[in-house]
Amino acid sequence: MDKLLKRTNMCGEFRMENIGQTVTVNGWVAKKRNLGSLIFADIRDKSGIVQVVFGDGTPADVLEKANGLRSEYTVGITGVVRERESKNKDIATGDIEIVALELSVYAEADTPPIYIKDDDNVSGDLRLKYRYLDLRKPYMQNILAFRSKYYNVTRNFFFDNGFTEVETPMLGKPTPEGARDYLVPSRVNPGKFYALPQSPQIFKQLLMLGGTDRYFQIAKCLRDEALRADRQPEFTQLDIELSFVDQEDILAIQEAYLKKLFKEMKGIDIKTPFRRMKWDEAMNRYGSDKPDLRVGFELVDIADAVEGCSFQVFTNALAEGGRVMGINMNGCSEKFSRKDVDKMTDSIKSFGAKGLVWIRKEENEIKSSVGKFFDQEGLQKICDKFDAKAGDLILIVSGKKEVVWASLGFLRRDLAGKMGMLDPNKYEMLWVVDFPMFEWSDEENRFMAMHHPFTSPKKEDLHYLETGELDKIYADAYDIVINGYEAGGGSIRIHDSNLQQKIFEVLQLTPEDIKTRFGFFVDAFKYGAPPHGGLAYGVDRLVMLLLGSDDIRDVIAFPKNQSAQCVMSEAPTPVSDAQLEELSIKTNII
RNA sequence: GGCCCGGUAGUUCAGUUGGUUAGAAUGCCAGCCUGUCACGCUGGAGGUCACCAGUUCGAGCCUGGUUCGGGUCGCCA
Repeated sequence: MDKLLKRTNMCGEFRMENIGQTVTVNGWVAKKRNLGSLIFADIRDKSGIVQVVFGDGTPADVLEKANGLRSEYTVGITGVVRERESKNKDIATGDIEIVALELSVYAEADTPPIYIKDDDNVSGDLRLKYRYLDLRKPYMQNILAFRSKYYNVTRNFFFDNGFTEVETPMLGKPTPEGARDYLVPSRVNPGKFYALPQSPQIFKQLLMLGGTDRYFQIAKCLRDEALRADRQPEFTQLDIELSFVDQEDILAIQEAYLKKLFKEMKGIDIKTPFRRMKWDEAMNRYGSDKPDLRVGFELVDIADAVEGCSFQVFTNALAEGGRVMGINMNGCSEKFSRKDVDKMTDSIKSFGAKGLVWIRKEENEIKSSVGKFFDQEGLQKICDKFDAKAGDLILIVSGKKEVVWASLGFLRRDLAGKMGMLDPNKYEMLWVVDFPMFEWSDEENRFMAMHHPFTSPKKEDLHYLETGELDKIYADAYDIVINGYEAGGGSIRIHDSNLQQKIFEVLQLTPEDIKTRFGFFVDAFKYGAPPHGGLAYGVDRLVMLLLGSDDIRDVIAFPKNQSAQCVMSEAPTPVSDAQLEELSIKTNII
């Protein structure tokens, strides 16, 4: 190997004031342009790119050596900074170049299997397989630096506000219910298993019982669930818990945190306090518990306008306790063709919708897919519900309320996105509050905790516990929603063991269940529990949001693919029989 | 687990109604070139058309299955 030339500057930091200096850079050959006896090479490190010129002052042997440079060779170059004859406005260092005097080649490189530039247009699979090459892109290095800064801003904020950062265990107790655990066999306890944490929930509450008062942690969480574009099997939470507080205290400090975060990360001033909306209102107006408030297109219930109509799909839906609701895509009639509407119909079928009714309001006529069932007067009555004007397109879905909400909630945001109405530089913050405490599970044939069973029901709803009207009970639970993303969520916790006992009972947990699963936790509340509550942010999603990315893999250095595999290392893999035997495990894979 | 989309050169893609030797761009290699910055010019190499089976005189193209990748619904207390 050639000798190491000690770096004096990072590639991306050269400016006019460096002219005349003798400098040394280290990095990768990003590009070589050979003009014969004059060679240009772009040298890249994590800070950016600088142009090095060989020739016109470069010793002959160095020029000869530069001729052998290829993409992604690692090199050290010493030379003199000078002003360029013709400047390149596209790069930060475009005013200058380095005239090479000395060249060390540290390592040669095969032709890389992916292009190493930001607009590479390479499939995600290859990028993950050669992640170490992918990470060389300035774009990726910027993301790593951005995320690092996020951690720094976050730690500073919470430390300054009296929070203690505490690490909770990675090896915990398996939880039979809910999301699937990653299990870890214990060699020294044959036949027994730990679970990797899905969240530090139990431990952070125990920290409150332990007197920590204000805790935060940037915690790795793991769930063996199906993946999505915004979901990874291992992800990071910013986990927060406070004692002797109510919901107002928690929301206030989170608003202060997010305000500081957006200011320092984006230079954006966001207004506090944030808007608030009850869960019921969010569902009825936007069809979603995480509405994107950058656009309107609110849902409108048109039951009274179609009552008794001859279109049986509507009347049946109402008779079965469902909804007939729609959205008015104001002025969009011409933007969406009949074919577009057909595509919309297909897209909402995945939510269980049977169909989509459209109404186009024109100057002198109202057209509709259900024109056979309504005269102009009837259609006008529906249009009035939407304050429809000429050029408006109304989309109506009927059926079970969950289906109607999901379908219209999807359409309003999807169509707004297609029309370019979702400004990525605009941030609409929203607290969704007063979530239902329970939701019915058809699968389990019982009520389940919507958030988790340690969430505090609203005081004024407690009497419904006695009457068994569980669907009328709301909780002191809240989500922070930013541009239609659930950035975080939390709740006030139950700190009264009698109430906790009652909640377990209505969730139909037997005393044995409670004891084996939460025994130590329930016991802890016997010894003086502070009122407490908290919140957890999805750090990966939050960083995505701040960056304007829509792929969670962008913000994780070494992500898994959709099958939860690492395509680089090929994890997970089978293990040897000897290893299994040592762990007292048998598999039944054939 | 369901549904949808995709797999062709190192990479990104095109490939007509099933018909001769599967193309383009870029990258790579070689030669020429002193102001390039998507350098240019000339030439060259590079293919198990994901895999298996079927239909056919003939399959990159049609059919069935498998597999891999992506998106999505269920799921994610």
